Amino acid sequence: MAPTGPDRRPTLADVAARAGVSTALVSIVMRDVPGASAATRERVRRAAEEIGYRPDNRARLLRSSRSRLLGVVFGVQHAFHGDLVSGLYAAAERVGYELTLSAVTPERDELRAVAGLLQDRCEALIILGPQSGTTALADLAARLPVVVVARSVRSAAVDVVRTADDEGVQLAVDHLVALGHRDVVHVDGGRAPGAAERRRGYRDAVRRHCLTPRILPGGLTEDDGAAAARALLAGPLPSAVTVFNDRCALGLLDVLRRAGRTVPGEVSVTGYDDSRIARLASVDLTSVAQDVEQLTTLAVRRALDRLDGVPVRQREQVVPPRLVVRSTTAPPRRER
Amino acid sequence: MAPTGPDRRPTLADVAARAGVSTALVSIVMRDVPGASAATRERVRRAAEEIGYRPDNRARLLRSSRSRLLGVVFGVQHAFHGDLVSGLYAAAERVGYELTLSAVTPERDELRAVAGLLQDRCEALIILGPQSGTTALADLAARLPVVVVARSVRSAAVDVVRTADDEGVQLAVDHLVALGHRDVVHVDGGRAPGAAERRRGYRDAVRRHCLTPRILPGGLTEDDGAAAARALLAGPLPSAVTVFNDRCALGLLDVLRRAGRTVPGEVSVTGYDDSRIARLASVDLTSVAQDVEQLTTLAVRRALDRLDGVPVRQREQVVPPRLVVRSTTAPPRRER
DNA sequence: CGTTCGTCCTAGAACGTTCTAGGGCACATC
DNA sequence: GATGTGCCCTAGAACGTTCTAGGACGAACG
Repeated sequence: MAPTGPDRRPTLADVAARAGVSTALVSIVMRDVPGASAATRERVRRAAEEIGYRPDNRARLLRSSRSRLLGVVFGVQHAFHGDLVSGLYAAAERVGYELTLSAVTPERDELRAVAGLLQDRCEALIILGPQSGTTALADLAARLPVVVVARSVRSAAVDVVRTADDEGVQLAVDHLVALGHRDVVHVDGGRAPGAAERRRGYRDAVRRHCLTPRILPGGLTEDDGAAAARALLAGPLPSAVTVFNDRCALGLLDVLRRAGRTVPGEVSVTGYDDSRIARLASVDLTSVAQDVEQLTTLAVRRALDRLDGVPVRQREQVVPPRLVVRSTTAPPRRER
Repeated sequence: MAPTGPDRRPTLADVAARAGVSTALVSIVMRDVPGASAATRERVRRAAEEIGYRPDNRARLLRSSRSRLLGVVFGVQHAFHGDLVSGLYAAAERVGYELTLSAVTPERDELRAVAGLLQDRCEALIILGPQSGTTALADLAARLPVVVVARSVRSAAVDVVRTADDEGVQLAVDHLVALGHRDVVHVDGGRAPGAAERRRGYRDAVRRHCLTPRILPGGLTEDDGAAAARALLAGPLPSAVTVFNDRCALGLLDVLRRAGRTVPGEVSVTGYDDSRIARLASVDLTSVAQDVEQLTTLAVRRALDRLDGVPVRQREQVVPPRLVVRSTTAPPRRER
């Protein structure tokens, strides 16, 4: 048993004592910066290994003015946020940054999540599809750089990285029209992030093709989609539907099929997000893919640019979406 | 612009200077511990408020020996992990602890996730459904208390909090048999955490009812379920199927219905997890619910008990599951 | 009047790192 | 032989907290 305590975590000083050098030198070796001979480096490494030394992030961050730490706020429910978090980890690692996560849960709101991160010395915040109002985000941005992902924010203070959601739905509509559809309905996402853009994209595309827009209330869950499907079944069926997101599309598909309607036979359906569920062989939903790789890379880069004081040209970076055609869309039936 | 820098984050010293007291006193006020008069308390609070002071977690944790921090490793893809994380936040808060999250992603394995947490001075680790081997977990447990949730581990070193997965499937089988089913097939989860227990529960229950067990390979994704369904369709359909989890059940349901088989008309189906998707009106899947509240509460409590050196009676805590009957199970058709 | 005891407060030392200055020392250069 | 000039290395001061010892002051007690 060590004289200082039963299971005290080993420190730089312990390693230094064992290797017979100063703590500063150990620090140099551990950080892999120049200033130590190969022989000593080896010796220090071995000593550290032997006593199971792990650098203490807290102390490290406390000392160095830059923490190289990015705070990420994400929704624990959102499957798409999971994808984004994955991408962010990779992007952050590439530039030598770490991530601290803070989850938004049904009981833990965004404010709490952000407050947690603020105490952790993050240099910047990346917030995924925030629900907070513009003013709250702007206030936050006065403290530290804030990058919002997958939602647009009307504030000069925060940076935004998002998909061109209007284009996404336009792609879907164009695809459907090219297949021969003339009667395309949109199921809306209400006040969800991105819903307004997608709605606009739908309207523009439909008008461009000289068709009449028709928008049904929807939402972001399967239940919302199911409700929309029931509304749809009440009248004459359109030949195609663009749905706010995949989950909603899934609910809609399910109700349509249970009502005996075939997809894509009687109705073509498109989703949005290209989520794992859309890719499943059994679902195989035509969907609009967001470029996670690019969204996350841009978000991290923008945060760093702000930190480095690089002049930023455009506050909002918009990434083009991509249509992934699968088996829920086909030419309309030759009838009527 | 302040003399010390353009946007330095305010510290205890800044608050102290403004309120005309010592830093120690400010610390006392901020922590809400006795040792300051009401008047000064008020004055310090106001000063802190005015300059927008936020305590620095890093420094705070560095100084105090106990960090009151629990590390949580979770899978960013797993919907159920999301539920558990929510519960953990709540449970930790109740006992005055904070959580630091570390995600496992396709590119970031468990080892990396754990390493990140170890540097963060967590007092204990809570690992959700780990894929790591027993020895790796045991090694880890030599460093600090490790609580594994939702998977059983054959090691005396780590604590386990899990659902009685065998009982869960037994509940499902009993329910089906009570409805009149005599031909119940199980779709397996392979090597996924919990799969072995569920398989065993199925076998036991079926034998108890003097029926013949039949187990089909499955997995944890919708695609696995779809494959199992196709295998099922190749021969005479059983009257009921218990599936490893909800996602797999979903894939199975989809393929069955597309093949024109009605559920629960021709086949009854049960899932496992009672995930959000199972609860959807359009899916409405009979499923086995895990008691998230209790799982997370027990996990946090156990971590704390270990830290406090409370003698622990049973290393493994098993929480009973609950069957949620919905519309995918019904009596078998009166034919044959 | 001297002691004892609270209450409120402060000085200064931790905590485990990194960073800034600089100290030796060998080797090359004048 | 003096002077640079590298390269290794170290002492000691940060970083922003919390914690340990008290100090000052008034009130209560002998």
